[in-house]
Amino acid sequence: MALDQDRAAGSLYRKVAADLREAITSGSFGEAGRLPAEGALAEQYGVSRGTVRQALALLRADGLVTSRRGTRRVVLGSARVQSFSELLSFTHWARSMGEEPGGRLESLVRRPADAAEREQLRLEPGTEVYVTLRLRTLSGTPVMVERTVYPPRVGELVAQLPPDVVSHTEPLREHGILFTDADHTIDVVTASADDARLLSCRRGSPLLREKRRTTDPTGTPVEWSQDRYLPGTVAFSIHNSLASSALSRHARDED
Amino acid sequence: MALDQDRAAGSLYRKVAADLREAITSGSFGEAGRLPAEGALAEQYGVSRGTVRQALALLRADGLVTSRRGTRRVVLGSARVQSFSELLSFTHWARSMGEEPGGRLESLVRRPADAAEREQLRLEPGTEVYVTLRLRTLSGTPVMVERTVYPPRVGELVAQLPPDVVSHTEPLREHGILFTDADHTIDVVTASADDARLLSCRRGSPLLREKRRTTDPTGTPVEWSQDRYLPGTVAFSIHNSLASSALSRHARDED
DNA sequence: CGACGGAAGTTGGCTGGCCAACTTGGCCGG
DNA sequence: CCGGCCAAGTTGGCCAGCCAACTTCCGTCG
Repeated sequence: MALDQDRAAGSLYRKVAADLREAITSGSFGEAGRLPAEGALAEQYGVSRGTVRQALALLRADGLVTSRRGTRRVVLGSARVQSFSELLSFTHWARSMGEEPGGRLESLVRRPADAAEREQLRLEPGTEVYVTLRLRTLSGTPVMVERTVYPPRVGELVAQLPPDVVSHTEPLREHGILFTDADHTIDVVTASADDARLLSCRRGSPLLREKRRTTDPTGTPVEWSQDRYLPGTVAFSIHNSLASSALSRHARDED
Repeated sequence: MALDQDRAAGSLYRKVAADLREAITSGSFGEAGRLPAEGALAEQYGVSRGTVRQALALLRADGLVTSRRGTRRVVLGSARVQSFSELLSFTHWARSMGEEPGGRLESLVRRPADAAEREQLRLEPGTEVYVTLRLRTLSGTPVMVERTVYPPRVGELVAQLPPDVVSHTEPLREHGILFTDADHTIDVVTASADDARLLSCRRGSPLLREKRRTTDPTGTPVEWSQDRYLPGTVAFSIHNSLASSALSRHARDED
């Protein structure tokens, strides 16, 4: 079996991984079945065993397969959204669920960074930051309030975007601002007066909060954000194993 | 520089990773400094470049360093708890924070699995499961209610444990029950009457919920659990990058 | 019939080497 | 003085091979 066209960008092992991912998801190896041996896959794809192992490491990190020395790999689950871009971008996430994302800029101010902001964005004292407050909607209904602090270099670009632009990350990428690494913290807070007004809930009612600090490949912080979701609209899901872990966000439907 | 003693179990690349992790955390390369080249590290540790790359992949997944083709790696953050075991075991997590974990078994019943439980634990209709309800404490104060469903093979062992045993996962491991992969879902729920009584909060007050399904290396589910935390006691933190992601749990202190 | 032992199969780990893609910084020319 | 080009340095990716550790299964022996 050959690797057709360009099922995944660039590297060979990504193509192999994509192909295997699809095979697993479509049930080619059975529900809890076993994968072919690494050597067999290597021959099948016409690549070295090392390349196959790189591909399998990706699937392992996504929780699709287990692996244990001595036995063939076992299919664990199937079909997981690609985690990173979906977690980072509200817009991307919403679209992948078939919902129509919306956003309304409530305020955008420019002011000196306070101590906490300087710490998070690694800025010199006196540096000015851009602070946005946005209400995010899913097919018209408000679900989230987003407070984001940008360093000057990024904020200047954000300030020039039209106020009704849906996605922020996409236009930023075109200006050379790359989002590659993020730290997230998830907890519960109570709604402030502003939150309550925007989300149409009672003041003090619980909200699911995600704090996020994003950096580019050089380690420079590009964003510090605090998102507050109405309960029942989202849940965060993570797979982890002794080897690695992967995160995604999804809508709440089941219980 | 040689790799002293047994800083990490088994494999060479883990030892190198552990050593580098410590060096980064102790600030040997500066706050946002750059790491030595892979080749230099390989020579330093007396291993091949491939092994160094395996080690660096671990640090990358933990969000300690970035990497980009063409330039040296950059130190991103520092000091992250080892995610998997800490997320899985309340006991392990509590101890790593210097708190004294406690637990009290409220109830343990054996009954036929319902449809949802059969689905999660992949059981045949009519199979019996063991269901536990435990109150978890941190240095004496209640923080979490844990409802766990075990398949028969595991439940039989759990039922034989003394009711005041602190850790469940440790004795299970000694009986050959291995926890290697887990899927987590995090959201917000309101406290039931039971929750409220055990956690000394009002009924209907918000709780941070973590649902968890754990499997062993063969893909067999060994546990399905639902933990409900009092707000302000924990937060979940995740690092993710274009390459991979890592998860941990930590106490809430800052804001 | 059951327990034990060994062989075959499989993954984990490590080496050494090679080339491509990319970044950075310095040199040189306009 | 600025801009572009070029070379060195660095990471990404791939290959071929080797051995160790572990699991599974089958055949043999008691």
